[in-house]
Amino acid sequence: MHSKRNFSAKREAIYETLSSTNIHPSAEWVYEKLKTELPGLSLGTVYRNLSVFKEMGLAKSIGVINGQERFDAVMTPHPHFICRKCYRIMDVPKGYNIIERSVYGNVERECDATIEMHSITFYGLCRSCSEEEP
Amino acid sequence: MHSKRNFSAKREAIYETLSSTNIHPSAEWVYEKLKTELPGLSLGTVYRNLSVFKEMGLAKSIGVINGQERFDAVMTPHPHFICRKCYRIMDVPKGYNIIERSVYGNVERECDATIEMHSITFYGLCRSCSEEEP
DNA sequence: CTAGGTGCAAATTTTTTGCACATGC
DNA sequence: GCATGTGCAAAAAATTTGCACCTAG
Repeated sequence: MHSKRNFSAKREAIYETLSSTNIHPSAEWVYEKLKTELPGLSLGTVYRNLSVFKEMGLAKSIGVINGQERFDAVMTPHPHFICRKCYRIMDVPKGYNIIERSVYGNVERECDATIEMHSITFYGLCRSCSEEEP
Repeated sequence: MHSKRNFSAKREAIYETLSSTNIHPSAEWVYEKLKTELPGLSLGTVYRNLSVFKEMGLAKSIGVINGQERFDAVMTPHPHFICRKCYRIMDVPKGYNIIERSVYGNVERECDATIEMHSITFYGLCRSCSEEEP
């Protein structure tokens, strides 16, 4: 009785791949992951479906990291940590996403704009990268 | 007696253009802005110099917005507001950049990483875009 | 003379798109 | 049969790079 999607087999597989990992993949990664299982898949289809998911509100972009757009199917707002060396992206618990109540209104006044959302990103070195730092 | 840079004329002009605007320009914008005044300038030189500034710590990237990397010569950490429609980028006063003291440590533990910095971005509609919304 | 900076164009990289064909209802 | 989805390859768009030249010291 819940949202049964009516996806094509490929669309379903792409969504499944995206939502079953926490690495916040690029289109390329999703394609590589799937092409063994779906030999007929094309990279253009992955790009097209990722766009579809964004429009449907099933996925969002984390931004272009090291030249590739990275995606997330977890729609609950939460911060990310990005390693500046290996570009790994990790989730930060949503409890750290809080911007004080008063801030939206103040920023709206400062910028003469309507604020709809915000994002917080932490940058640094992940453990394995810091172990191999000079 | 202060930091007198030793930039070439073109590098100086590129830095001057970047640091004299608050629109957080792309390489293309800087190039268009300068090419009247410096007819010999090439876009590759703008790209190269923007990279140089990043390495020197004189500029930083705000990210790839609508397909183009956007730059900022204001190095004091501060949030940005980005209009989802026209991609205008505005500064938010640095007072709003504060993440509570305890958070860095907690996120480091959560992510098993070293946090070096963070960024906060607000998204929404700027005044002129919201006036023309459907 | 040397090192660094630049123009130019080609190359690279990522993403988008046009079109013909396939598939499900 | 129609609307939607897809493969394929070409196109588009942004950025990087190789190379020859040029200019300041």
